Amino acid sequence: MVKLDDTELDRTFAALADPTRRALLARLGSQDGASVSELAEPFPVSLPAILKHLNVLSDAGLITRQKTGRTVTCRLNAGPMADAMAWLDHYQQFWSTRLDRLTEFVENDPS
Amino acid sequence: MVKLDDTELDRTFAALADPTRRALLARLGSQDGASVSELAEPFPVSLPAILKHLNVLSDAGLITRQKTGRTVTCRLNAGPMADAMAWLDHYQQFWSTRLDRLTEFVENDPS
DNA sequence: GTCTAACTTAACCATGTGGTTAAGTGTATG
DNA sequence: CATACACTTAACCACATGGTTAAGTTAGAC
Repeated sequence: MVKLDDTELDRTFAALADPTRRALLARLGSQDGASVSELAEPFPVSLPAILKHLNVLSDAGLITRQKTGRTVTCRLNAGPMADAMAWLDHYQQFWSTRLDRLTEFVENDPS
Repeated sequence: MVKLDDTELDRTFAALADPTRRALLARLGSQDGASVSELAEPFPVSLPAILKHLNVLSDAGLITRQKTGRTVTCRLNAGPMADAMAWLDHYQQFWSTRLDRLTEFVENDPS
């Protein structure tokens, strides 16, 4: 939410541009912490392929990896998404006034 | 805002992953309609390079192009951004400090 | 008709991406 | 200690991306 370095936005959007990576993030959103092999299991691709995706997500700062013993636990780090969302937010005026009440709620929230 | 076709999200996020393209969108956000050469002028790259970027933006549905005479007017079409934002919205709980009241709002929402 | 401006397409190049298989590095476990 | 497990790295491949220069359309201007 802090440094709006452009290359960071680049990496964030690029990381989100792949369905496998979005699925990985979704998994980490619904389950707090998962091992690499656990994450890879549902996908029909090799483990190294998933590793590469995880590296992209790490480089974008969207996940963190913590090694304990021989297993590595991945966790969601949604911070960069907030920056992406903030960027998109500037264009909300262009997709017609009514947005879902959820966003409205957040933005009108006085705290 | 309707069809959450994954390949569409792919293209949207991919299109947003380039600073030149985000700058083009920013320009079209502050100025309603601009010709191709007008858009290309501020950038230190060749016109065909900008053309390619505009094609990516068109393919992602983020701009429309309308030919009048020999000039082509580009206009912002923010619709796909709304989809991207909706996707990101699911993760707001992971960075929002207002997590509790937000989830509360969603869960108690009678609709 | 000719010229020129506005845009597009073509051909090429370097680099990045998403996948593979095979080999390497640690860390439990028997 | 040997072996297997969890993850990583290496080497390779096909294809996409972002850039270039050069050539091709098409529509006004002279």
